[in-house]
Amino acid sequence: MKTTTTGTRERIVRATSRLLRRQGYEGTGIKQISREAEATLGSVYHFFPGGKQELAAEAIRHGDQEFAELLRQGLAAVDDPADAVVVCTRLLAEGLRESGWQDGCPITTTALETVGRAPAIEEAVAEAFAHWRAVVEAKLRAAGIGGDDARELAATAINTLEGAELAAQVARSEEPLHLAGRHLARLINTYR
Amino acid sequence: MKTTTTGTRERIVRATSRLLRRQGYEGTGIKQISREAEATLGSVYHFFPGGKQELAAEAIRHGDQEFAELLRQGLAAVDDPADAVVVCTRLLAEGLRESGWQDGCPITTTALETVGRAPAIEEAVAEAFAHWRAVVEAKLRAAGIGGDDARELAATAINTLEGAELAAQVARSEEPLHLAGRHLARLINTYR
DNA sequence: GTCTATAACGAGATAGAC
DNA sequence: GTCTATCTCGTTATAGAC
Repeated sequence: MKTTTTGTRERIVRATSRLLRRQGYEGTGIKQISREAEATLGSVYHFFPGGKQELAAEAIRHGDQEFAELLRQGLAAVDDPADAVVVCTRLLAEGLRESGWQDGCPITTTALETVGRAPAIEEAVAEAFAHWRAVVEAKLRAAGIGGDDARELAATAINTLEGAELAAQVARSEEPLHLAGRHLARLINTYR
Repeated sequence: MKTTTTGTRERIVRATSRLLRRQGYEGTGIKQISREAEATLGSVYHFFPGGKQELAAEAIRHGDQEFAELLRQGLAAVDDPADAVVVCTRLLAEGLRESGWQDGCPITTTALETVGRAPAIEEAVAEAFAHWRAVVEAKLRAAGIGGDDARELAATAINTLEGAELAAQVARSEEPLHLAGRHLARLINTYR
């Protein structure tokens, strides 16, 4: 039986993911991570000998799973794919408001900061985006949208959600996300 | 007659804007800025006694104007508003490719890093987004789209461009931007 | 307005005892 | 696996001569 005891390594990854989301890569120090994870600096380098970059890449993979799970939940809530995307925007808006507009996409800030500068992180970021697109694409295909349409709509859906979440953070308002939901639903419905 | 001589202050702002775009706020040091601007550290603090935050806010305003100018050029290229948005995505894709996928939106990285932590920067960011939305909204209204539709479409257009540019950077591909152009054009055409 | 020097602090990373 | 001490470097910001 699997226990719920949180190991040191997991505490470190979770703390890193939380801090990267709010402060980004350059704004987050390893000492702060070790403090918030209640682990010593020695433990951090024991589990992640590759240092900050290796640790950040692992945290990105953690954020990938977390965001994918939110998408899966939202998309599973209703049958109609256009309505399902709207549910996703509601979940995102809720989380954003509840965190005081702090907790946006768990990987975007780090992704932008490390473009062309940290291969291990860039790879984890690219995989996360591909993963999320695949989750949305599957929902669209299940609803009878086929060919390139499902793949392309899924890509634009993820990208628009990303842009709307950014706008919601800077405006401290849910509106950009709700708007994105309505417009994406309208766009999807032109393919049925 | 206005000369083209570049003053020290302007060199500092331009260098800051360029570095913030590529490295973000936390990743950019004032010493690096003074070096690239060919100004001394003393000059930087002479013109910007408020330090890094004041300087970054000014650089964000510079990036605001730069991006608005690109939008205006793209939107003015053709009459039809849906086609005009596609022109914008082409301009963005071009700039991105030519810079080796480095030069995305001039303010996004800094905006995300400073959410809830640097009021002067946040204000400049919010103004920039509002400015860009207004530029697109004017084009839509001129094409006969009225009421809330123009305002809402403009917001989603900007947000989708932002998300697509991010995706293009991490994928090192123009495709997300071209896709955004096609989908936005399709969405806009449902309002005519 | 420009320049140099430096204060005060925190960063990433490592060594080695336990 | 955990812990502390430390090395080296870079950071923001200030002081004060010119």
